Amino acid sequence: MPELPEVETIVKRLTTGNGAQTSLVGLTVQNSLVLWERTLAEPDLTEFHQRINGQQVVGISRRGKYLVFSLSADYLIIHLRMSGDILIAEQREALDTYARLVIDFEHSLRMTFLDPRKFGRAWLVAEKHTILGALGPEPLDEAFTPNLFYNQLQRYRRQIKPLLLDQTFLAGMGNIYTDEALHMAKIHPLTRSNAISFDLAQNLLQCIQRVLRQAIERHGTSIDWIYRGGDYQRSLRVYGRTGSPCPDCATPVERILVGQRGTHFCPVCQPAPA
DNA sequence: ACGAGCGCCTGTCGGC
DNA sequence: TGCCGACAGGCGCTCG
Repeated sequence: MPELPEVETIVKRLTTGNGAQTSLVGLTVQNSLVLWERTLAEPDLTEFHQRINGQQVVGISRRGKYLVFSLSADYLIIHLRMSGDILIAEQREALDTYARLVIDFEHSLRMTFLDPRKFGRAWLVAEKHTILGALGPEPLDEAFTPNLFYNQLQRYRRQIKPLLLDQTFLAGMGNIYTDEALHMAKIHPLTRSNAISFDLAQNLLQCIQRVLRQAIERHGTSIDWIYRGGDYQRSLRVYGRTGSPCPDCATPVERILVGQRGTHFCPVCQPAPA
């Protein structure tokens, strides 16, 4: 799915309006359409249509991998999961094959939540805390210091990769950027979190932030058949590069399964824990 | 506490 | 060509 940089890219596109596209901020919802019922997690269909119609978009933001639309009275929260994307188009255009949720605004604008795999979810809630409350800190938040990170790592005896993917531990990391950050920090994905020294933790946090910032600058990563316009895929060090030379030492990149997720690393730069 | 396994879905790709 | 398994940017659940 879109990870933090991809969601951040989408938020910027929806907020500032890119090129010919208009910003959604300030627009009022005129109509809504749910094409795949399970996409709407809350509330039920009838209440959703009644409540969202007539509400104005006050702001659009991101928390972890969640898209957060602040409306006049509620929050529309969308999680894109594996294959979701947001499309802005004119209402006169044909609906996309993978349209799951459609919101029509004034000026004939239409926002479509596309999601081939149907894993994505949308919520319309009065309190965003009910959906976002359990999320861990934002990795790019200045208040998230090396000290805090180190102390949190020490609290668990977990493999570092699944821990970084745990959204209640840290919000926004996904499979791509976790592999990239661990390679940059020269840490093996199976390293126990409490075995990481303060210096290593500080460096890992810097690597996480560097990878995320660079990916945001490149507008995210475009892989598979879903093209989002980003080109960070050209900068990937290990993700999806099984058998290709490590950019630092030329050893072939290896792939293992960690927590059911494909995991890419350099066996030389990231030596296995004792 | 921690991790494995599975379900949710559709699409792509490589091997035979 | 057709079929079949593996795999895919995520996460919630159950079970040891």
